[in-house]
Amino acid sequence: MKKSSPTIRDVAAAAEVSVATVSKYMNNTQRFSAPVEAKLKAAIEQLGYRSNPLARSMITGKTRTIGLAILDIRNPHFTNIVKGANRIAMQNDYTLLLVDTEESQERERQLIEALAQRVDGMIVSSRMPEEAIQWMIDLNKPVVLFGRTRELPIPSVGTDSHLAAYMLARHLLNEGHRHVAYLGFGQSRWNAERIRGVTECFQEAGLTIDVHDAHAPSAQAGEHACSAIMLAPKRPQAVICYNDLIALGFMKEARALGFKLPDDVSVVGFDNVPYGEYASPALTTMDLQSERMGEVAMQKLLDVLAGHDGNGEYSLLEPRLIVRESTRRREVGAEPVSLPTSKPRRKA
Amino acid sequence: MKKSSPTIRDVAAAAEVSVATVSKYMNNTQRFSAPVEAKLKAAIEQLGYRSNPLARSMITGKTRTIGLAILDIRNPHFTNIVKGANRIAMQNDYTLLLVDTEESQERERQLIEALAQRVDGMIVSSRMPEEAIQWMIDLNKPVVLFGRTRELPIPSVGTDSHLAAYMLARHLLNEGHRHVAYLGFGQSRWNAERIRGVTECFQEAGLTIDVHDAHAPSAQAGEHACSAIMLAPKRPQAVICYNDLIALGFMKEARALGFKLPDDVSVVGFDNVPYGEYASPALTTMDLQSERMGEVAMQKLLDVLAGHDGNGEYSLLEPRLIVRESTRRREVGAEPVSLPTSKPRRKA
DNA sequence: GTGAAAGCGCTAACAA
DNA sequence: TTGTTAGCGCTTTCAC
Repeated sequence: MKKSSPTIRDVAAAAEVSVATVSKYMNNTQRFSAPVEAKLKAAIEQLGYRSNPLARSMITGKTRTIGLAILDIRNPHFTNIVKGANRIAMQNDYTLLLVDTEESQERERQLIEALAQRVDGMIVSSRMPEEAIQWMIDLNKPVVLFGRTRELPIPSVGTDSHLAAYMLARHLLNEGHRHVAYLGFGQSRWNAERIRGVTECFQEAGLTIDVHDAHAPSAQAGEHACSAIMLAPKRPQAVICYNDLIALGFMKEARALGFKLPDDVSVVGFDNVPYGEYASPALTTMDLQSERMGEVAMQKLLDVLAGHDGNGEYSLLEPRLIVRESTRRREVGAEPVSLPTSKPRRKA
Repeated sequence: MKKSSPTIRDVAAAAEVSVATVSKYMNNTQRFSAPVEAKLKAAIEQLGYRSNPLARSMITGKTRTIGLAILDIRNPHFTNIVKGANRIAMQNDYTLLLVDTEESQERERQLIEALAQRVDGMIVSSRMPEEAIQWMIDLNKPVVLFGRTRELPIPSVGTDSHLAAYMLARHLLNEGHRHVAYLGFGQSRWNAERIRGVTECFQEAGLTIDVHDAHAPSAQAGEHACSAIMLAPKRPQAVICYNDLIALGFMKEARALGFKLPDDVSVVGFDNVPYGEYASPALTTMDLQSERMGEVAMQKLLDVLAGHDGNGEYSLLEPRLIVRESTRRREVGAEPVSLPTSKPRRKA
């Protein structure tokens, strides 16, 4: 029942040794004579002493803490990253501190700058364009980024978005889809690559795709964008969404508009978030290895911190197609794409 | 291009003033003469000085940081709490630090103890029984808990689980369900109240319920538990799940077993997680105001920190029923509950 | 194996 | 308005 926590001096007094001795004992940096060790142990136990990490950090300059900045804690893609990063951090006796920048660029910089002062290194997921990111280097803290940088020498990790998009497009092509739309999210650093992957694949087949943009990487935005795509004169046979959240929202609204999924329209996404599996129809998606991304980023950062440099600048993970039920094989060229296969009706 | 960050002394030297002056300038605790202010501003700008929050905290004893411990960052219920807590924290110029205890009680205590030393106060979501929670008080930091404590004087917030369960049961009753199962999660501090709420409501109608237990509060666990309930001799007309995640998993597996939802079985959950809305059929659920819980908890903690005591010990939020499509009205007593209404068939 | 002393970067009286 | 001084709780030489 103490008012405030005991300090190292209280322990030293109680154990009748010097503070230096206590410090060494706490840090296991030396061996002790039996009597001293016994007294130390007793005093610490009895006082309930726990050393103050702030004071410790002031001297050592290390906090054994890593900062992770993500764009939206509600997006399962990011929580998977957190899980992965956290696992590696714990294994190495580091604590992970999280901030949610809430897709806001002003907040982003401010929060990251504040966090950077309390940690040994940072992992950040950002929407800022590369040109606007120099300040991160000036933070004087090791940083690992999600998404490759071209100019700036910042280590980073990501999953091959171009390849992922190409694979997904190929799958749709194989299933017989010819008229495909891409519903992207322009502010993402991955969006351009995904468009490129899809476009290339379709170009090889002599086809083009329609590109649309959602106003956010969220289910709501997917709902919002749906009608303009599905009710347009040339309705697509399949739509590739920037991520699973958008896809989920899109599917919900498409159903509300009276379309049958996947018969009337196939929908796919990226990320392989857990809830895609529980939707109906279960969502076909590209697994981008979110959790592994977190692991790799953390390991990279820890390596830098330990001085083991030379572990490359950019780590690229391999995507994997997860086929579920949200796409349907089509007879090539069999139907006029502008007519629904079943009569849409508005829901109550 | 400095090796290590400039200190307050560097600024003092550059601006030709004392460190105390710099400190006061940084903290806006005083007015300055124009020339001094100008020199200060210039020096700080030129050196890129940012004060070290660790050193500051050592003296003030405050970190302007709040720790939040949650059980699983993958559960949208908790991410909603985080969102709410974060909003209030930011409004009050506090930083929120998050740890994910991953549903592990050993980790829980260890992580929370570590975090407690770096923050001004803690908000914690725990599976520990009340008896095992005394140590949190000994942390010497203000704590707010989710879930009421009976003995310990710890401020807490929660949503009325008993009422929520009662309401949900009443709704099912009104729809004509007579044979209902509850699929709970025994380790949760809310579980007992939910059982009580459901049981009471059905007792009033002269009915009883079957109680089952999932091994985790996750979709996987819901899938896992499904067959034992749905393939038993007395199949329920409706099942109330401990949370939406379990409900989502249950629905997926039920469908895989060949049941039609909600015709063959109605399913409901608690929490109102975002993905319930995007499932099909969309999940009927009790909104427990997760986000508001986070807000209230943070506000409570901030109040304690500010010395505004007396804001009650336990804040109870009101639940709200969200009716969607996962339940179906039944003809009372019309059908023998032991036979499926449509013939189950195994899916490929 | 143990202790004395010098700070880490900063704030908070108190003087000037 | 500005400066001096004494630490916050701890680690780290460097003597003993």
